[in-house]
Amino acid sequence: MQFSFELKAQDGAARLGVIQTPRGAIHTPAFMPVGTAGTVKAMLPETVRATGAEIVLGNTYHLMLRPGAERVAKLGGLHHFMNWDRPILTDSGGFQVMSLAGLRHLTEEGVTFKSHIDGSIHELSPERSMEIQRLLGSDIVMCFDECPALPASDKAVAESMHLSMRWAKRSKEAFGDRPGHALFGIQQGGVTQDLRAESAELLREIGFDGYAIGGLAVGEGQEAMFGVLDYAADMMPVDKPRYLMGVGKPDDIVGAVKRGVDMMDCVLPTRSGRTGQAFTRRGVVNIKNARHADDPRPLDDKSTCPATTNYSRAYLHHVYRSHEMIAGMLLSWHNVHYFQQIMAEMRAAIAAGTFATWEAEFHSLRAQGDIDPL
RNA sequence: GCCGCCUUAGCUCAGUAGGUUAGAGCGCUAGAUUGUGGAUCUAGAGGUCCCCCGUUCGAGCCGGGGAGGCGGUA
Repeated sequence: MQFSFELKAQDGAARLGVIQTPRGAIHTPAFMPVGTAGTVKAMLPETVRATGAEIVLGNTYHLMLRPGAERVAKLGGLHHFMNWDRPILTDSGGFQVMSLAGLRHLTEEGVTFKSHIDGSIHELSPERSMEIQRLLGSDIVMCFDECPALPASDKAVAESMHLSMRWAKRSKEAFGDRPGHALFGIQQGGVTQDLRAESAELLREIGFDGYAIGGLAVGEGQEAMFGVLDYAADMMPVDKPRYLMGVGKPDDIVGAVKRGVDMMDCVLPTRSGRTGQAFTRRGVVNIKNARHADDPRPLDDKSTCPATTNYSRAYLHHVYRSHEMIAGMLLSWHNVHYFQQIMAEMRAAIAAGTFATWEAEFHSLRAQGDIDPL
């Protein structure tokens, strides 16, 4: 089976679609839990699946350092290794060029990293990134790009974008022809419309199976990000999936879908879960707060997630404060479930042509805030 | 009974030569977290320096007395 994308319906700019891969379908708009190091942290693969997730992320940078791409390949590939037989999208390592700045040496050829684990020197280039993602067995491969930290000067953003576009071309050549596997290009250009347009045009010339919007949610703020999405999504081919990388909070996700984004990923549901923050339809709940200590109510009485319905706020508060591992497990589960629930609701709303109504209710519920303390 | 050591934030403890508003770690109260370092960062609250008397311009610190704790001993 080939990789394909079919647009099923549209409501305003919001799109309903389905991606077909040999490892299963991905219904869009889709939220992809992040499993950087071969695990969606603190969650079992079957639990991730049960929340409704159809695809997870892996990370080139982290897996190349430990346990090593060649080792994963020898052990049967990432799907088998981590017991997730559905699609996997792997990030190229490009983001770590930014997020681990200080550990890098950047040239036209690629990036030299110093491992944060043991200080050993590693090199990443478009060619090596493609090789690693092939060794991992990734279904959706991301181009090796550079993601500049914002704010940055127009000149710096432009130079970085042009480097990423040259790397995109090399990524495409190195990726080759791999039936059933997809390669996504990554648009850069910061918050500058002309640069975004130029980047999109260069990517279209190369030709990809999907188009990502990179370099957002890196400190520019939601207003600026939505401002970019207002034009950036339309710069991409209509008949290919659009992937907004690294986003976001629930309201970021809803705003992105509204503007025509098909796929997103974010560490927030799991990271926040591990650090005591729960996302609910009435906003954020910080389970660390003392007010939950005697509260026998669930995080959200409308949820169908076992992690939410079977445990009280008081229990979650207790296990978090006691540093018990189950705290991160339950809160991550709750959060991933909530994110997937939003996605399912949005897909249904787009299909029904009621996205605007759904969105109004989404914001209205959040505006109420969390339930009052007992 | 006698001898020694100890008593400073909720806990464990620093506190230099007697000198401005007595500090740290943890804990506590909150906040941040967006292509994940199970990471990290930020802010805040919290004090009868065991008590009393004295010396001194000035005492957590020096002197005397007392209380409490720990250990040793008859």
